[in-house]
Amino acid sequence: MPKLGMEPIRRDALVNATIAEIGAAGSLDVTVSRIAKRAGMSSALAHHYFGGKEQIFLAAMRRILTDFGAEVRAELATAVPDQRAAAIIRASFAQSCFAPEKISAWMTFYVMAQNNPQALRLWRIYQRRMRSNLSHALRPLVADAAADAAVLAALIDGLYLRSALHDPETSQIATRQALAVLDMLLHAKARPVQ
Amino acid sequence: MPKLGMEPIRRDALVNATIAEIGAAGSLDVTVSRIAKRAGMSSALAHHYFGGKEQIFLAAMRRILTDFGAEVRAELATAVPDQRAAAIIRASFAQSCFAPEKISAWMTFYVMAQNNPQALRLWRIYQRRMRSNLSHALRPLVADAAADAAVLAALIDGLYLRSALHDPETSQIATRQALAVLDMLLHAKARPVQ
Amino acid sequence: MPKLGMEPIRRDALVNATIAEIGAAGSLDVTVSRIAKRAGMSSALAHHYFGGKEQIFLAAMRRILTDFGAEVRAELATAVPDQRAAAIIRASFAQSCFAPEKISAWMTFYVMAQNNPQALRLWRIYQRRMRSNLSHALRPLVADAAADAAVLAALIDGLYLRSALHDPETSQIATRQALAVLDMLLHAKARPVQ
Amino acid sequence: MPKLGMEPIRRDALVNATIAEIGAAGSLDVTVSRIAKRAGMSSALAHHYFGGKEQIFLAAMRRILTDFGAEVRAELATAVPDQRAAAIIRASFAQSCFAPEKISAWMTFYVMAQNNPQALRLWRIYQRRMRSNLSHALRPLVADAAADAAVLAALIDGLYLRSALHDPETSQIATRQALAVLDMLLHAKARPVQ
DNA sequence: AATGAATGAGGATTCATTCAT
DNA sequence: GATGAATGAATCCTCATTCAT
Repeated sequence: MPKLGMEPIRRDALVNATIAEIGAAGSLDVTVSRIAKRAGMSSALAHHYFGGKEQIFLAAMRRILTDFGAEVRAELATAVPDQRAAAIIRASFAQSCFAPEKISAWMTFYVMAQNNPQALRLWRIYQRRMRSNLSHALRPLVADAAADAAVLAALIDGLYLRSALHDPETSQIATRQALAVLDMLLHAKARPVQ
Repeated sequence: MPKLGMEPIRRDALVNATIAEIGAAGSLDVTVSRIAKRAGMSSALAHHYFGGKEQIFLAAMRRILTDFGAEVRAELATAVPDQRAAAIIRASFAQSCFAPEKISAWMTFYVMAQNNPQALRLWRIYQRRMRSNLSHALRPLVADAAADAAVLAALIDGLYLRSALHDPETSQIATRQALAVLDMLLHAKARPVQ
Repeated sequence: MPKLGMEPIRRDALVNATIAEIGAAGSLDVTVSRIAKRAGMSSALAHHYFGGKEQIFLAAMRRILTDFGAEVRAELATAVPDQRAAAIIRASFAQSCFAPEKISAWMTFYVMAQNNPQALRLWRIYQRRMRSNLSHALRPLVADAAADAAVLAALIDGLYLRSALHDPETSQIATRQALAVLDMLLHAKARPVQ
Repeated sequence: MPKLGMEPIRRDALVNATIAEIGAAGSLDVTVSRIAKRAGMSSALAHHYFGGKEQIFLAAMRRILTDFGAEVRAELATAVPDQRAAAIIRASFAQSCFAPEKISAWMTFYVMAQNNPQALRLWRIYQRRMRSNLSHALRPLVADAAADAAVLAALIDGLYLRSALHDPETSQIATRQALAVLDMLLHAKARPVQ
């Protein structure tokens, strides 16, 4: 039997290794060689599969985003209708999001998005999905769901940033803060948002 | 006696050049040589005055933070007491903050803070000042000024991040969104924040 | 499958080139680039195989020491028992030892041994072997072979130093001087050495 | 009063600082700036007085040699005639010779002498003086004073080298070994040296 | 006399990437 | 599919040295 279907396995190993190495290094200052070695292959093969370092990192980021999306969907699946927005917030500040490698990846991602169109596109997709999820969740409960979703999404990002730079413990505080604002939005009668 | 007092002039030129080059490159992927050349001197002199690339960037970031602090103070000076929080928000989303070089610098700064203690310290100082300013402004108006300040500060960062990655035009929207949340905080009667 | 087994070939070429370049320059003030170029490869490859300049030099010194050891063994193999010490002396002042590159390498080696633990270890190994060889050779002939070996070893180093700084011609004189002291040691009846 | 006669003072300070820095660094890898700073002046002034780094080091070496010469003369002055050679040996292994900065300076000196004519000349002067002193001391006591002086001088250098690379404690052993060889030379009846 | 200012030149090292096998 | 081999290009940093004042 020839080695069939090695490609997906290799790509997978590379993505995992990338995330792990970013975590270990605290930034994208990781050599392709290290990543490849951790993934158990030569750096040449890594290039063969991905074409270049940026593509490897992008694939890793795609995975992080996908995983996060799955977590959100899982939370959403079990949430009662009027707790759906809260569920999204909880997922956003879950421990898994504050793993050092995730934090470093996110920061790197933001920098990259300044220059790399693919990274920017990826970020926009994440944004849209986030807003869409929140919008859906808020639709039955508030007057202008889209506007409130935008605010909450931004707040989540901002709180994440802070929690990431302080110690991860503060993620619980961040959760409470975001939930409080959510609560406020839900009970505000008339708001001049946007 | 030799030529005297060049140091502050050179440091200044270097800081300016650094910010400009970061803007042009979109990241910290700028050589010390380029920065020095733009500042009209040799890279050796740049090293002489700052000791290394990171120190140069840190000095640039310090300048950005200082300038921002001055803008905030200026806005604060002319604001009527119960508009002080709004003034801070407006300063945060002023056009000057969305200059491409500022955005790139901020993103780089966040990445750097993951690993560089000096950068982290600098960021914490910025944070504290921001929160302190907001807290002062809110003290007479709300029950728990510290908590609301934390939320607003995070929201500002989050909105900035988004605006930065969308086109800067959205800064106006960001301003309105932040002001709306501020308004809400001011009129909320009882909130379970924190 | 890739080209294989280049490593030993490259390392070898690099070691040869290092010795040659040191000879040409008269000291270790040789760039890795020059060495690599002489060895027919890029400096990057040199670093790849050795890790750094010091390691390259250490490898070169190891080779010099190994070659010298081989010469000593060869002389020893053909010497009649009571001429073994003389054989070692002759090997020590052989023309091959006074090649300019060898001399420069030795001098550099001594300096390096002041600071570099690996170099110091290497030197100690050389020392021990030298003394051990002399000791063995003298054992049947003198009362305190170890002491006399130490004296002879030091004398050899000292005479080498001088010959190296005068012109290499003096190596013959050095040989005679060392043999004379050897002779004296062999005929001394009672000595208060050590 | 203008600053009169600063030159000798400055030169002196520089020479002291050079020796001290070499000791601290373990080699000649010392910047002129550091030396100058330790001597309490600018590096520009150091260049002004000496012309360049090599000259500074040469001056330092000259001082080391001069000091050593003085020590030898002092020992010689108090020694009874037939102990003069022993006195020279003792001076050569005095503690002052094994100060780390002296050792490092000597090693560096040997390397330098490979390429630098001035250094070589200086070394030759040291050699000649050493041999001359020993020769004088041995003249009344042995048949071929010049030959024995050469052997002793070489032995001293060789033993110094070893002691320097082992710990300085061994200087006492070195002294005894050299004295033993001296003793042997003094009592040997017929020797075929040279 | 003395120095801050300034630099040219260089040098070790790193790494993404390519290629022959 | 897979990799050891190989490198070009870049970058930070260092330092002896010069010069205007």
